[in-house]
Amino acid sequence: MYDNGNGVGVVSAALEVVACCVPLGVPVMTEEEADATARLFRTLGDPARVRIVNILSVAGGPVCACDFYDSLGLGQPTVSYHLKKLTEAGLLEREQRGKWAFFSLRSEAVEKLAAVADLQAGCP
Amino acid sequence: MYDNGNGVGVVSAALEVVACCVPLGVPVMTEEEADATARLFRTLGDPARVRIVNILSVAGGPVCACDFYDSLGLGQPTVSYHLKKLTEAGLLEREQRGKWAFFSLRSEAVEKLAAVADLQAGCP
DNA sequence: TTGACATATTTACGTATATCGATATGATCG
DNA sequence: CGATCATATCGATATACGTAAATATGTCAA
Repeated sequence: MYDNGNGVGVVSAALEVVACCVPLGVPVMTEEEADATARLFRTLGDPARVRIVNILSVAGGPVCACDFYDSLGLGQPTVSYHLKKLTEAGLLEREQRGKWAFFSLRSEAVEKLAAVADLQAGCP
Repeated sequence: MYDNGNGVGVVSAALEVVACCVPLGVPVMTEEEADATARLFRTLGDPARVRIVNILSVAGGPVCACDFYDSLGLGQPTVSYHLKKLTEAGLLEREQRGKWAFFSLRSEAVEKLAAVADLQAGCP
């Protein structure tokens, strides 16, 4: 595996969480899938992270980490902590621009999240 | 407010969580909405509760509390605890049948969950 | 390379949560 | 009513989590 510059670590983390979880209505769910699915939901189970995702969604593109301090009313280390959680879960993508870090929603993760939460998917 | 026999307590709890949360992509999100939305996700942020929802989804109807002990590999008090969490969040409906308690997914909650997790809702 | 600035990590701490054993509540049947 | 069975609650405990202060890492400009 080579480094394509888009962050190998981030991609492998995504494989561990977002990629491993399954729709809630899946016919048969393994223990590992239940764990991964729960981890995805737990990642979104904090008001600060919900707001981060909302802000990124509304922005429609990359947002600087520094822009979250005021909007969230949280300190820099705390925001960094939440951004890392979201990124590790595979929901966010990190991009270095000069000395600033920009974050954006990963479209694959967005699609997966909707699929995971859709309980009526396979219903008649 | 009168008791229609479907459990007033459950309905008011639903109003407090499922009903109060908003889609992640909503243009403007209040602090209370972020809290409620995070609480909904946190409710699904446990493997046992994910499996309960999955089992109920596959079953397609009410399931007895006692049927979860073996499938989850958890003790009766713990299962009762998780069922209460899900019910309080407005995701489940409790129904007394003789001395047994049956639980089922609330269709409104199922729809709301899908809407909340759908980030592409208002996108072009 | 050094200084300045942005972000990440470490450390510490209080709170929330999941689990279990023991017990209480509630429902049915004799 | 009293016995029995199912579920809920309580008490205790161990772990996970969110937050901030202090510090480290990393990036650019001069």
